[in-house]
Amino acid sequence: MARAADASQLRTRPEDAEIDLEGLVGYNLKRAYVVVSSDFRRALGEDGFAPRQFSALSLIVQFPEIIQSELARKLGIERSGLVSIVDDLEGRGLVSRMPVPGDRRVQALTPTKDGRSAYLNARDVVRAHEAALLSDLAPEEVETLIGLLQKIRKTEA
Amino acid sequence: MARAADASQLRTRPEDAEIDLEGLVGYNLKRAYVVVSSDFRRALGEDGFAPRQFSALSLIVQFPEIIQSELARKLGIERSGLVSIVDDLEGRGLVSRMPVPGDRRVQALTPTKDGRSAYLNARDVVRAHEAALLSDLAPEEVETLIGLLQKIRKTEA
DNA sequence: AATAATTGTTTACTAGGTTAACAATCTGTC
DNA sequence: GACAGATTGTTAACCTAGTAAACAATTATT
Repeated sequence: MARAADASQLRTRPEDAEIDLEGLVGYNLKRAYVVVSSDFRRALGEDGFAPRQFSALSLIVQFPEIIQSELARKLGIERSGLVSIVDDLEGRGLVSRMPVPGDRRVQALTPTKDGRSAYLNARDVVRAHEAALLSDLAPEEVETLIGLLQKIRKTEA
Repeated sequence: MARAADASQLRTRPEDAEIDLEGLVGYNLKRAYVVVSSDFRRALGEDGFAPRQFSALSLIVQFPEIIQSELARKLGIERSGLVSIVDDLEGRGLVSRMPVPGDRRVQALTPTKDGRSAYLNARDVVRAHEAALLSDLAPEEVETLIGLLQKIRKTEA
């Protein structure tokens, strides 16, 4: 009966430990995202865009007149969660909610002139932040990383 | 004076758009983490471990008698944030806070017998969840991914 | 015309943290 | 040994980024 206890001891010996947390993709993803998003906020400054406002604005610039539910779908969040993001962007005068002729339920989102230029500016800052933060990685490593992350994203329901 | 406007138009034409969000490491990290952590929770069930309880328990099993501030440091969170995690694990009878002779400020964290076996069990479930979720990636791709993520983590302050 | 679905929104809630303050305790210096 | 300063675990208040459920307005389906 000491045998079972011994087996349990063996499985927790130091040599096994190293393959635990550090070998998990999820743990490394989380920790790496904390590093990147902290640096993102630092780079964009006190009253700059948070990651989610930046992502939303980027898609609104890319797909002008996108409706809110479609934008939420693209971002992978609920419609209700998008409301405060759009409220914020609209409050800063960067985005307009516009009625769509033919369907009075929906709101089309369009960047204002300010919104477009604020986005282009922020985009450059974000690119610089990533270039600096990832300067230890070769360009092809960054490509590989993005490719692998997109492969994981595609496994989504 | 139409020239500046034209330049701005050019920068937002569709051909440029594709390289925006999808080309950013931060955006892809976040989206990939959402996929992995959702599946983690699904795999561990309703009253199973959340990612952070699992990580904490893993380190407590790996480093028995670790003190709370050292564990917080390893997890990359504040001491105050660790309290509720340890409260939860202690409440489930998986971890004990033990006094340390020689320093009455600190609490050493040790897994109980139940804690050790709950961890080993959860670890197997987590490994199975990752193996299934990442079945589109070759083993060496997973290795590469983890290596790149750790490279990013090391750039932390 | 009636029923069902969709859209944007609000409200209440949750997870997973942070910051600041605190008492208890320990460390270093005089 | 006394005393200033640092460290530990903890609480309290707060914040970010969401989700889930309900709702009125509107549109689509039968």
